[in-house]
Amino acid sequence: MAERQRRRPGETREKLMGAALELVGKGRHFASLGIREVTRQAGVVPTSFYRHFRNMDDLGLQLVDELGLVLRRMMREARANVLQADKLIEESVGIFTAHAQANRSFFLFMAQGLAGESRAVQDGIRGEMRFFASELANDLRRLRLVDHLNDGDLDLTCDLVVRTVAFSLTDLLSIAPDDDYQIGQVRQRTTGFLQMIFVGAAHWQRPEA
Amino acid sequence: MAERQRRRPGETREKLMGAALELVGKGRHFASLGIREVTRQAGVVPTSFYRHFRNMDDLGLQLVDELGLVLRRMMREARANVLQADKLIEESVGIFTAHAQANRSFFLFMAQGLAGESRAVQDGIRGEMRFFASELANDLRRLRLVDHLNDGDLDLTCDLVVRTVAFSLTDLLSIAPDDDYQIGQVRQRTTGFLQMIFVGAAHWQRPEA
DNA sequence: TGCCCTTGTGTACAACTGTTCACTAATGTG
DNA sequence: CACATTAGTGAACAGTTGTACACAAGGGCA
Repeated sequence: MAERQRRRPGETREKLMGAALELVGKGRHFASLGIREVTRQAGVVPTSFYRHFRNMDDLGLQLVDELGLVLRRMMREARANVLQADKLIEESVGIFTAHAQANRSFFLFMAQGLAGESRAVQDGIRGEMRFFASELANDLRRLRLVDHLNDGDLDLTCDLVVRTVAFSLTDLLSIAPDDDYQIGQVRQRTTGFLQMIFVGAAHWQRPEA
Repeated sequence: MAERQRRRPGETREKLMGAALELVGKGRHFASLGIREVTRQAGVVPTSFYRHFRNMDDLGLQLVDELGLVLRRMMREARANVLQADKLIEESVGIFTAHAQANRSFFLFMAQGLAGESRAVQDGIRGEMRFFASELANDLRRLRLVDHLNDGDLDLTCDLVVRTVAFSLTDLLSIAPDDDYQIGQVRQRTTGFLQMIFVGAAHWQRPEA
């Protein structure tokens, strides 16, 4: 029998999730991945898969959890670096695109999952987006930038912002990772979208009943 | 040998495309469909597939073409029914949700394809969205609703509108087709998004150089 | 020390996959 | 009418798939 590999606990699990992400990063769609394919990529025997996941959907769900961590890191960095309201949008978009580049596979997985075939993964990603939007709402309140909006309208605004950014993801991920010119284009366009949304929010008045 | 089925020309081709759509409509992801699976669903022998398509990507591309027709029908109806600028947004969103319901599988396919695994399909759908946005820009110009926007800013606005509506698609398609309450919610929220965007566009002024 | 539990391995199997091939029925063209 | 083209069929292939099973190595705990 081949030498059993010494592994620290949980290593194979990480390898399997990483392998799935790698395949996604190579252009494959998560829904089309198979157990054997993933274990092969991870350098592990197919049976090992079942020690950690019940099926591919299960693995997808656990990836969503990790995705949550990535998003939280991103938010923390944004909060630390975006101090004055002045260049708020530009800087936020910059941080976002930087993270999207650095964690390309993760964000690819997220973009795929939004219309994916596992309902659970879909809901998980939607949940992450909701959380993101509510955090954004908190920040805007704290910066006193939206005092004229009631909670419902602020929620609407933040939801729209998050959706717009998420959609930009599909633009960003469909271009080569090193095509700086096009990345700049996407960043600029996304900034324009957000500016327009915030202009709308600034002039928003509750539609009379 | 089994009785050869009499078919009108192109019928099998349509059946295969329809079968793929049916499977997508049942919750499967297009990227995970196989040739045998599709032919089985279509009630056709696997070899027949190759008479009409080179592979699944090819079938996907041809579906994108048909998707274009669906979108154009929708635009025509919108143009015919949305006459005064008054309830423009509400009515347009209504028409959109109605078409999304009526052609559920088609729009599911579209939502999946945006982050799908075939680059060609992805580009095709993107192209349809661009076309849609440019038509929208024409209409807004014709209705003289955006005289203060230059072409670039109008394009930005329309792009944002189309993206927002496309994203709403994923909301719409993730709820049961007969859940009228939730459909109403999505429609209302989408209307809110668009109103906010148009408020932004109305108060937009060219960012000084 | 002995024992259980978790994790990784190898083998096995039936089912399914994409694709090729040779054959045949119908259709259109001269 | 003859003939070329198109479109559907069935059998066959080698390779891959998900999953089950029995077994073994190592770690933690009494």
